[in-house]
Amino acid sequence: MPELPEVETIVRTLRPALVGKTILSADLRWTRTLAAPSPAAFKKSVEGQQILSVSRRAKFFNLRLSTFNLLIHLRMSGDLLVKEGAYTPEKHDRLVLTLTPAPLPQGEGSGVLVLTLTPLPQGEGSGAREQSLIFNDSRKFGRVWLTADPDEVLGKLGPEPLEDSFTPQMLYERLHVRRRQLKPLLLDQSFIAGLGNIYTDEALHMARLHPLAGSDSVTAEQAGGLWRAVREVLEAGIRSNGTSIDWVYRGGEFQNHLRVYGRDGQPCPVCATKIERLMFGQRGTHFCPNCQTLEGD
DNA sequence: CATCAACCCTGAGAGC
DNA sequence: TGCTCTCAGGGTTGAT
Repeated sequence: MPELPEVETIVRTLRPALVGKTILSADLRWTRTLAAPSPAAFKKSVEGQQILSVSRRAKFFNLRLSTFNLLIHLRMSGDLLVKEGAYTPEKHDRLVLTLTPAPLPQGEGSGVLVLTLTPLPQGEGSGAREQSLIFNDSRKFGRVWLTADPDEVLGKLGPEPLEDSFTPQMLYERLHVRRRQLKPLLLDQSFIAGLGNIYTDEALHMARLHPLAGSDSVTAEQAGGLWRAVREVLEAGIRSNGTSIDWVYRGGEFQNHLRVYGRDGQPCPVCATKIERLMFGQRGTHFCPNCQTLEGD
């Protein structure tokens, strides 16, 4: 499911449920889900950590903890969800973090004494309601990192396209530093961070640029159009809570606004020419052969 | 550098 | 119903 708008949607949904909670225990149900550190070190380090903030960098979740950062990438089929009550295993659950509603009393190891004056929320029975943060991932491509230095994982990412620091001039210059085809270049997370197959095809159509055009052939004016298209497509995707195309991700509705992705054989919304689809690099690419020409108009 | 194939995995849908 | 084949919102690695 994961492109920038889908990850952003999940971050906004989970943030209020997670911030302030403390991780009581970790259940790693598929070892290779954990990229680093070792399972034993992970369990030891993550237990007792409080979740201070929940944010996004490109397609990564970043949970800032008391002394570590928990980074999560959903890759192709991952999902993150919070469930109330006692955990019951579901198919494809790979990592389960049990959460407490408040910091653990007497922080062991940290030497921090926590005094809780507010009573715990009323739950069923004696204690507060238990919660679990669940990473579910059928294809097992998703990865989790626990690190003191998030730059070890995020350091090579390119600019964040929705931030003010990402400008048309920056895009133009970066396009001309390298000589590559536009489609694979936009998918390269060290060039721009957050675009995936859907939003790249949509942005190129909006900017009227051919997916195979050389990056160094793009004029300053075209780069400005691409800059605008990237931001418009990502912002529209976020407003729609992402794109729901198959069983992997549900809840978004941007699939109803797609111009080219998955629409091969159907008319281009601009000129009614049939949308074409071609494969390269194992990725389907959708474009309008009339609107998006290689030589410019 | 740029390009490409192989690989990591499971499941859905099409065609037979 | 069941088999085979292709494809999937991603990214890394190693060869050329």
